Amino acid sequence: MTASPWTDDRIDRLKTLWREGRTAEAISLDLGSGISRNAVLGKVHRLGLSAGGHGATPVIKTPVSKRSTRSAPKPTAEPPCPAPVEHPGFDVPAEGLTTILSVRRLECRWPYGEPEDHDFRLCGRRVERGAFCGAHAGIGYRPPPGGPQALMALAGLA
DNA sequence: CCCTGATTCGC
DNA sequence: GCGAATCAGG
Repeated sequence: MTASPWTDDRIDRLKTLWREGRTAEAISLDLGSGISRNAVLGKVHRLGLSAGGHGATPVIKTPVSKRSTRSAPKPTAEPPCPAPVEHPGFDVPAEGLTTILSVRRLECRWPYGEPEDHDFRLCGRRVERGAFCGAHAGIGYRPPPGGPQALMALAGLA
């Protein structure tokens, strides 16, 4: 008997689903036979799928480079969020994005490019607030100038 | 506090 | 090699 639940079929399924961007829990539920979320994660890491490919949570370790004692980083520090448009081929990751049709729950719907464009993609990162990831929610849910009263006026509740 | 993946630890 | 526990990030 194969003491190891990871048969070739399971591993193949694991690779496919993980590559598809499914969460570890989703994969564990899909396999469903004594395979828990941690088991999936452990196997994934052992296979080396988590490294080299894409990850929902890319743990980028900052090598804590020691800057000079005197340094003025950036007074006008823009948020590390890619602009929705205006920068073609600059900050738009060619991979890792999802489409309007393949976007699933908990995936950021921040638009890249124009909706009418065939190259239209969505952020695809795990949503943090509402329909966007934490970074994009900060932009998308920014209250317009004028305060809540302006919104009420727009809603016809004024 | 919830979720996620990544890593560590014991078997 | 296996999974649970634990860690860390968002």
